[in-house]
Amino acid sequence: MPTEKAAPAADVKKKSKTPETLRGFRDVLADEQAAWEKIESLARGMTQAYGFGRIRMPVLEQTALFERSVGKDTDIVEKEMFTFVDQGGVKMTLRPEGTAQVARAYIEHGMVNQSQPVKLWYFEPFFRHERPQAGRYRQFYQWGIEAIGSDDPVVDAQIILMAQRFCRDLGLDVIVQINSLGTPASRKDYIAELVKYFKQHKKALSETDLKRLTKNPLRLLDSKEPGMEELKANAPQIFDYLDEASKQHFMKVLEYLDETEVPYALNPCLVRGLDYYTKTTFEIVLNNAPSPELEGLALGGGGRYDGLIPMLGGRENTSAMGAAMGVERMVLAMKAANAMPPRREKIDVFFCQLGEGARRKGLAVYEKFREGGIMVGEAFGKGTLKAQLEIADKLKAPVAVILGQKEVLDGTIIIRDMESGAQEIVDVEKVVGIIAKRLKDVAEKQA
RNA sequence: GCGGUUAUAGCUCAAUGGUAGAGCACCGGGUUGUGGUCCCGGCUACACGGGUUCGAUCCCCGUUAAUCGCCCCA
Repeated sequence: MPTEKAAPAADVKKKSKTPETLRGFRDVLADEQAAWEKIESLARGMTQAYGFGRIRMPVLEQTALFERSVGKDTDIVEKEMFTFVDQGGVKMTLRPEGTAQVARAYIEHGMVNQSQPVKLWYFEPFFRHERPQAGRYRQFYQWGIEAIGSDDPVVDAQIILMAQRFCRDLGLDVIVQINSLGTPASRKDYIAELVKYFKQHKKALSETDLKRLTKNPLRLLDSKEPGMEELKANAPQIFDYLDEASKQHFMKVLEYLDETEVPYALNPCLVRGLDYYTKTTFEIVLNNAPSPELEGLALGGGGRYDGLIPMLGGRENTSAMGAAMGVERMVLAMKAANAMPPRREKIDVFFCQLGEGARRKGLAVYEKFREGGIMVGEAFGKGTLKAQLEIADKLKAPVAVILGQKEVLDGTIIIRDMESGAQEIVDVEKVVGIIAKRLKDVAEKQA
């Protein structure tokens, strides 16, 4: 390739810079793994109990899927999607959320023929090209649950209950903020009234609020601009504009939540940005946050989306309800609340070896331990006994076994109690059995 | 996309217009096969690019990134 320049000598001398993670993308390191695993296993257990089946979906979808479902005028679609055209000229998007995808899968695989509602869950990464902040990344994981094919308010309550219990079981103090958006028709009436109301007070509105007035009037209710409190308090309430069916539905949901003692707060200002939401909408919010900047942090949210399936070409009148929890945010909240599970790296035994012969034999002995179900630590890469015992100490191993040249010749191995320093020499063939028995005895004594 | 703050070792932080130190961590040693304490040694950094200057890690500008707030959202 004639265009390629040979690297100048200076560049070779200069240490080349290691490429770093992209902005908003991150590595999850060992210190967070226990929390992630706890979240994942809790998600698995809870979905299993409630009869949800797992779905794994592709990371890329046709861009149109999100334009049609999330809404062309939403921020997500307008400026936050990673969209590109591949070599074959197909316009595709890194999925910004899961509900539209699940709805697509429901239609595509004819799940309408299964018993309804079809309950699905996922635990996967999503992508939004946003400015990173605390608990906000460009790649983020969501645990999502969706129940498609039922308009019964009990489904709403169950989904909300699951989300709330999930956070509670993680050791987080949360409260459910809840509201109803009604049907598209009643919502339209309400928005018209809202716009009318705020137009009368146009002079009092800030620049961003004026923008909201034309673009997304519902968000005016969420405005944190100074002086808005009073205006908001006197604004028309969405509840007064709900149609009778939506009102009944909402009352039922609240009754079920009362019954199951799910802590909630009515929040008439709670409006969710995506186009497909109808009726029930909710957020799981941190309560009594351990640090002030986390107060009110939304760990997750969701709602009913009766319009989505038809919107994507599915059968008319297919109702659905779902929720999504932000995994990074839950980990963040767990850290702040001191609810991080302990790292479990407890080992039963630490294996030390000395000399080439012992190292060779040690590999086999080590396997015997592992096959015997005993958690063994090792540092085969270390040569000296001192270094190995140091590591054993650091790992808080209660017992070390030491295999040296002498022991290899004798067919023995040393068992060292790390606490007392007492040592005994045993037959190397029997050591696994001996240790296993001691562990069992200790476990029984504790029980 | 907009605004504020910040950028020195793996981590937490110092100092300085004349090219940098500590603590922790890591590696090695305190003779020949024994950890937790102690002692000694070693490794590793001025985000990047310009400008001012005899000289910049320090001052100025830009870029990038982190962080906080706005927007929005998980």
